[in-house]
Amino acid sequence: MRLTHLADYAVVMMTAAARRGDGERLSATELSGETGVPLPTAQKLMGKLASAGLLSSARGAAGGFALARPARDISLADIVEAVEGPIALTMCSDGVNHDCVLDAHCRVKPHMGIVGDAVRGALGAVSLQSLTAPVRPEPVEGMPFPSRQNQGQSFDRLRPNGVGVPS
Amino acid sequence: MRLTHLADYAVVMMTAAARRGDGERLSATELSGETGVPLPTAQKLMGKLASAGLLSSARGAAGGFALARPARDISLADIVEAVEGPIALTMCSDGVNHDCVLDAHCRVKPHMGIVGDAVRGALGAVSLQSLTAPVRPEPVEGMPFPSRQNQGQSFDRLRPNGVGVPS
DNA sequence: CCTAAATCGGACCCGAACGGTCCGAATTAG
DNA sequence: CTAATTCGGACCGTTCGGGTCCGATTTAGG
Repeated sequence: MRLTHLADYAVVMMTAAARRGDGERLSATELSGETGVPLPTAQKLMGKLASAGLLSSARGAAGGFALARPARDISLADIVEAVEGPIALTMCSDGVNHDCVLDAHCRVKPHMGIVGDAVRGALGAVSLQSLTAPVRPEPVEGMPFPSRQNQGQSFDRLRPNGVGVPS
Repeated sequence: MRLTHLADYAVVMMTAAARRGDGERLSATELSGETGVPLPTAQKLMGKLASAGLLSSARGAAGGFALARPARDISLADIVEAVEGPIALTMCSDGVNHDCVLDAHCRVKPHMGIVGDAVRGALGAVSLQSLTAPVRPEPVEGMPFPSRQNQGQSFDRLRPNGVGVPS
């Protein structure tokens, strides 16, 4: 339940790009030097992001990349799905790859679709705009950084309704 | 952004166990035959779940496993964390493994903690009790199975506040 | 009390996908 | 027209997940 390194790098790079001007065009080399992501990996990632429609690429001597949309209209879910495919908890519910061993008597599949939508909503609710903010003064609402390193405790009723992601 | 096969298997097996009686004790072999999970994998998973405190193990001839708590007090987050470690989107924010390459000038790290809490809340809001329900008559509320196979579209403002997971 | 069956628990091995690197093709400034 | 700088795709190594096996432990039955 954690996103891959590539997705993490993509988020960092997109954030760095969003911190620049809106239509400003900047190269993969520049972003690599600024974020610390290895250059070839950065190129690969920006290629994927461009083919996904999040970045507009321009080739040539003074080419480079730029955000295809305003930072407010790009969400974390967009970036994650662009890099590591559709967000579906189980491969039973992603449209392809119907080679699940359980298959026949699996009474959980329909519920997984709902949970996947919930996670996607949680990631879709946070935009690049909110990520560019340098630091958040008040955490969220009396819940600074809860529940780390408890390996198997209960999280039930942690948040009865909704998750409370900042807009 | 998808959980591993082991976590998926664990959810299926826990659901199958919850569909039985509360204190009923049942062996790994039985659960394997019922769910379709390979037996050795089932043993391994149940061992992990037992050491995490979700199952109570009893060795011996008539031994087996049983739910350590009522199905209502076990959430998806519990199972996932028991199998594949703490739920943290980036390894920057899981307490250990501080070997991130970006490290120094990473302005995204604090936000990731919040997003991780959001995902954890989404998974913690759904309990085993709700997964044992055979089928849900009405999907959620006018949102049956939205947004599949759109590779890079916008998910912004998908759900303005909260995610709407059934209790 | 002893035997035997069935179980849990840990150690080993294989495979696939992620992650990283490289080089070629295309395009535009000079 | 030349050349510099860039994007785009193809290749390979490595780590982690996934599967299998065998030994240690415990309890029911004789």
